[in-house]
Amino acid sequence: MSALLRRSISPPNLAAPRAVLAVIAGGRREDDELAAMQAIGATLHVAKNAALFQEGDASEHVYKVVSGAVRTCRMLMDGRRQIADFFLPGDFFGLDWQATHCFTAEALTDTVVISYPRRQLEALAERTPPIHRVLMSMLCKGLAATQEHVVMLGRQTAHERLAWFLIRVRERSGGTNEIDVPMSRQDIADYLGLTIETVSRGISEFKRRRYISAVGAHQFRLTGPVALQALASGEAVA
Amino acid sequence: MSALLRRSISPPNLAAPRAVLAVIAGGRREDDELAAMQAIGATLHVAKNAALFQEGDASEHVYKVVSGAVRTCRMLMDGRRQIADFFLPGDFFGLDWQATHCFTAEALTDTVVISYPRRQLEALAERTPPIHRVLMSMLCKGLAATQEHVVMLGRQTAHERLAWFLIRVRERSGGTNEIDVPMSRQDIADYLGLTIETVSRGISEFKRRRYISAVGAHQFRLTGPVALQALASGEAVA
DNA sequence: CGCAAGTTTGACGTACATCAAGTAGTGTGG
DNA sequence: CCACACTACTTGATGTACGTCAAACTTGCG
Repeated sequence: MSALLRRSISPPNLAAPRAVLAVIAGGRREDDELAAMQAIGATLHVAKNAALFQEGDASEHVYKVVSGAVRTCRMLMDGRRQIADFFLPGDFFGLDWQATHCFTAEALTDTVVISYPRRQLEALAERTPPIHRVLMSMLCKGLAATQEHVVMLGRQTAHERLAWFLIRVRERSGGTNEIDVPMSRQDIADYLGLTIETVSRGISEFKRRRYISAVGAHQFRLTGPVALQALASGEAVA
Repeated sequence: MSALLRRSISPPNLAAPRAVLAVIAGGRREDDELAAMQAIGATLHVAKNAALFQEGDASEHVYKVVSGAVRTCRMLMDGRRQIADFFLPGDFFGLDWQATHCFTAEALTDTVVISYPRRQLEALAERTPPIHRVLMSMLCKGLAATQEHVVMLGRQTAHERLAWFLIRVRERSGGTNEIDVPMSRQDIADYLGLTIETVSRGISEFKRRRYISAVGAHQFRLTGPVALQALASGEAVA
């Protein structure tokens, strides 16, 4: 558990090129309505393992992932770590608007995000109901996702957790069976409430059962998505 | 795992007496601003173990507990159950505004709630910014609480979970060391991701260590809140 | 008072954690 | 382009916290 994760963000790059702004607009879902947000967003480059914000920091920005990936996590004093969520390109995070952040946000890999100042975003939302509605909807989705996480952590076995994770990543990447898994085994373990060894064994087991096969360093092919889905939802499997 | 938890809500009691409405207004925190909500709230009496809504139901109301207590839970097909949260007098729930509820809400004991029609509440919020802000803030608090739940389930031991639970109930009941615990051992177990036996053993152990003592059927006195707090946050204890 | 439901306690089993090598990637400098 | 080192991952042997099964006990209610 190295403590070198100091805030080492590269310069804010306030003069973001047009090309980048185009990418921002072309996000995922109801982003059409968020076009007005472009104006107040600033591009930010974050190095691998660098923190975007730390637990306890005043929460002054909302972020959107452009490329790369981000994790939000909590560290216990004896080194135990729990990852609350991962954020992939198109995802927003940091909109849990308490006074201060209760989790740390770190980049999984070199990552580009857009940061929206909270003050300005609040003002914008106040006079643009569609934006307010979209923010509300994103909050609700976040809450729902976290509640799913709770069910998984509270009541699923190691194999079920892993299947759940893989299926979830697939959904988030558009439902293709070829999935990118930018997180390390340690990250996966800390997200699923397991150890790195258990995750590794699980993956090996899934390969043996032909549920998945490795296609690259951080890429899998789901060869038995139905079996995985069944496992993920807590059914018995033959 | 009895399946008798059919929707057996007592008649909506639309003619709520003035006295009850007074109670509604005198909730917990920023409820002063919610006075305008009184007009659209209807009182509802729910029998012990009856469901207010089921997983999959269209989400058409938001609720506020007046007396009694409510749990939201998810059932897996083999009988495993996970409780997402408990709601005590003054708490709002059901404002996770997806199209449908993804959890079932049941009364722990005979319970009285106020139900606010979602449509009307949305309209009210739209033209009353303070209400919108309060709803947003409640959502954020809910999200934060759920994230704490995730950390607990992912990384804490049985004893730590139990301590965390007791401390949390104490906070919610105003910080007194005399706490009401209206939930059964099974409820506590399903909330903490443990079994009923492990919960029972934990409580016995805490009594032996003089951290708590039973004062009534559903009441404890926290005699060692500091030790409990230390345990809850994952520290080592002598 | 007596039954049923809820809780506690005990004996035992197991899924996952821990400890400890080994192996395969990944990046760097010669 | 290859040798080296470093980190990430895998695999095996063993331990243990918690789950499971089962029986007593306690509590509340008719």
